[in-house]
Amino acid sequence: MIRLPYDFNSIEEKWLRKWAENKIFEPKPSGKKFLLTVPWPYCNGALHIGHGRTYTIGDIVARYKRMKGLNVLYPMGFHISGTPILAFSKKIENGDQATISLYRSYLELYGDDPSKVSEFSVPSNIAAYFSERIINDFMNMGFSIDWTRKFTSGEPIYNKFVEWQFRTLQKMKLIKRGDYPLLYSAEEGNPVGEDDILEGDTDKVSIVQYTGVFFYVGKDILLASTLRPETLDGVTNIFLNPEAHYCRVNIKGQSFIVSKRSYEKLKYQRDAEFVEDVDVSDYFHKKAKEPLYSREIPILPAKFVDPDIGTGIDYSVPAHSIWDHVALLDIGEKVDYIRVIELEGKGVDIEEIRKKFGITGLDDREKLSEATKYVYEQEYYHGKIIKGKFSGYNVKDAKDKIIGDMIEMGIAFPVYETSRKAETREGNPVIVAVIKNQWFIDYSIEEWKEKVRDLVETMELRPDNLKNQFLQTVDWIRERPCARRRGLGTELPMEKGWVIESLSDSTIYTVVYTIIPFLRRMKFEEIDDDLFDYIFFGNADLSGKSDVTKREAEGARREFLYWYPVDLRHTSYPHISNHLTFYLFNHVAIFPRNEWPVGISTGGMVISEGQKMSKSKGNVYPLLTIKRKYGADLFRMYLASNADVWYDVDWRTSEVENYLKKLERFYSLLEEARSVEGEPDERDLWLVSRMIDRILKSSASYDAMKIRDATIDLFFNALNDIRELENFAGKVRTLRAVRKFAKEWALSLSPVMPFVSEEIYSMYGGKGFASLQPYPVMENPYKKHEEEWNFVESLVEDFRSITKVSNMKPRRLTISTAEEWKWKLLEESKTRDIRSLMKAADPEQREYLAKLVKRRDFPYHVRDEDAVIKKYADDLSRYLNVEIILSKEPEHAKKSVPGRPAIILE
RNA sequence: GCGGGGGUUGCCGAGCCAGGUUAAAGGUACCAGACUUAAGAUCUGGUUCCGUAGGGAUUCGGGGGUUCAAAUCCCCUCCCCCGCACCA
Repeated sequence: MIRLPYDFNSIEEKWLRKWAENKIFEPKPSGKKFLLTVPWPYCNGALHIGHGRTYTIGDIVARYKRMKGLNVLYPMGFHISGTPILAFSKKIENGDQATISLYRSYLELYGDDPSKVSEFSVPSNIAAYFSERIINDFMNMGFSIDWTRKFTSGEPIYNKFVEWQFRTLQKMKLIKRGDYPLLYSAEEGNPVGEDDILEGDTDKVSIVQYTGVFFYVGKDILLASTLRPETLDGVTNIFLNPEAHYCRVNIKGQSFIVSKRSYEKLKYQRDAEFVEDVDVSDYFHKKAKEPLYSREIPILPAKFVDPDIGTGIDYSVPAHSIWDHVALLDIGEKVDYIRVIELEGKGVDIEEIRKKFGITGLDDREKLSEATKYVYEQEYYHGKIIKGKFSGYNVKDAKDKIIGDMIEMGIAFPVYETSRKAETREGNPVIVAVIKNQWFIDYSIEEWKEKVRDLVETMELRPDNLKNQFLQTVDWIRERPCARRRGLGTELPMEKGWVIESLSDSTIYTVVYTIIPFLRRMKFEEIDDDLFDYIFFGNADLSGKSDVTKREAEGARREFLYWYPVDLRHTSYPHISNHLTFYLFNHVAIFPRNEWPVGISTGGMVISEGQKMSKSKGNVYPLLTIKRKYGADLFRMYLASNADVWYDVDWRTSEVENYLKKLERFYSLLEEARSVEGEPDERDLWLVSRMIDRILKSSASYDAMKIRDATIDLFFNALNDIRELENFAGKVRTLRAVRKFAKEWALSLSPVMPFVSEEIYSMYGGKGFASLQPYPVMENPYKKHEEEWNFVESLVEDFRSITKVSNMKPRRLTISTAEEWKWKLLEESKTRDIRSLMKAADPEQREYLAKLVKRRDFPYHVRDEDAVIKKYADDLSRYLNVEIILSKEPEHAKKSVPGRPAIILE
């Protein structure tokens, strides 16, 4: 009869049912609490193994803390704010085949009718469908989540909460408005994010600020754009592209000349009014006045000037720009080079650079770019200005001042450009637009930052370097736009037509977990700012509200005070510089000090088959499939043991398969051990000793979130020890020893593998749920046996290494332990000066003493080695397949030392 | 560039903070053997080099230093990954 030893499917189903029936993960407020949160999932698709990691780590911690006697709340909600869901539903509505087939595959995965995909043209249906599936996925993974507290970022109660939050921030003057440059699509009429840009995730697009400098030609201003305004003193001429189209535009009453393409973009940055096209050739015989000293400089043609970058007009500084230099050579024009920047007393010789990079003409675009970068880096980081108002400054320090100065003088304004040419996924160009009256949360306020720094200093952060990363982020964080024109979420309470941006609406939402059941029982229309003020600050008057609302408000306040603050927030490291930092800022601003976050930990990502997950590589595995194929315990165990929490995990199917075998062995071993008769042999108690130590040690590992260490030791190393005993002492003796710690062993692994642990725990007659048992603590009365075994083990190792080199199959093993005088000298060497011992010693003793000096910490724990050898003689004899002889012959003992008897093979 | 993290024995990956017990955990792969009709699974031994006695030599990106002793501490250098925002 073939019996499946380990049917994880039925085991998991059984315990899922029992946990749910007994509602064991729905804590009531009593005792010492532990609130653990992990960011809510964004529900626009099926979860894959990458998503599973953070929640798994969170759950392992939750389960461990629970076993340590804390009242653990591990809640979860769903994030639906922002644009992706909206974008997907729109694509489905528009019949986009790729999206439709993707969503059909999701439906199929979950066993639903793929033709239902058309329902996803309504965004809320996507959110509703996937949030339901995710609950199911999470339950299947064994996450000990309290689902009674779930909510979404799109539901009306939550909207009220976020409105309250924003009005509170506004009262504190932390919200302001201003103009702000954003990546934008003119054709689509929207700002665009990374996901909207073609290859935006792999080749990032950022906003670059050029300086548009005014050069006067009669009444017109040639608007030349530059990344190096510090070189303006060295301008020798203007370059226009003779083949490009230029036009005259009116900006605030001034007449500017820019390229036609530049105008198309510029009008999204400032009020620019098209006047007329101009003929570029009209300018080549004219002179322009540069704005600093009104020097007259020539306007020259150059084809390298790209009308689609900046303003399409370049002011030429040939002493510092390789492009300008080569362009002048190209058209054979001679001008007097003016050096503005020096490097350690001398300048960069631009002609030398040209030769060094082997540039022959304007067609060597790659070399030109390379040389430009080289010159720029040299001059920016090491250069000193030697001309003009800022003479004497380092370029690095002066650059921003120079820009500010020019803008103040009215001879320049910023012109924004994308860092590379980019288009949206729909094929439209990406430009930079200045959005007027954008709403911001002003994270730049210094007093606010200071409070956050103070908090960071006192928090429990893992890994340790998180502290530096946060402090760094706090330093550079500035105003953050907090509202967009489109997307799902909460409407900005201050102004219609804006939706609160999806990271800004999720900064203090963790507090809602503590009160949501109460909010749901209130009269919805009575939920207002006063109510939240009452719950969180206890300082609002609720006398006008109904009894039910008042009563629930009291309950909400009680639970808020009980559960908050969040003891640990765990998420992946990409959140450090955004979400987690906002999380800290907003808590600090809104809540009193004792409700501020206590701890944060960050974890790594998941890569798959050695590579980043991507659909094209075919290495994206849905969580559900993994669960069906391998079971949740295996998934969790793999994630826990493959990498430390803060490093990336590599999911490799071939390894996963091997882990499954190990898990099966673990299970069948414990199952067999249950029914074996008899007490453990005294000789085998070392295994019990090691196991007890492992379990004790694992507690410290879990505490430090060294989950991997705990798992490897408790699982792999333990299994290896058991196998060793099995080889040495046979199956029955091994099972007897295993039975001694089976229940505790299962419990110690319960945070990582909760299902199989429950099963084993109950199999061994455990009462209640393994998930709710205290983490095992055991006395170790068997330390002596372990030390004896270590001695035997090293004996076996020596035997092996000798048989290996000597290449023989010995029939007899003669063992001779160290002579008494060696032990005595060893003892004496601990208290007496080695030198005096040496003097008194004979040659043989000297030799031995020299060895002692070399190895100060002689590893011996067993004093009566003969007795131990006698005790294990039968085992050894069988195991090594030799006759064991314990010798007292002085000849044999020669090589022996305490802890390491001499052995002779024959 | 700034900030963070890395480069370890075939591969993945511990160790490094608290230097010696480390040829260096664990996993995986590979080789040989046991079992088996066979394969798989399982188990045993091995996988830097030398060695017919438990030993020795060389090794932890590269170079230098501190020390009786360095993968571990210090300095220099090369290379890789991540974040630098409006994106969830």
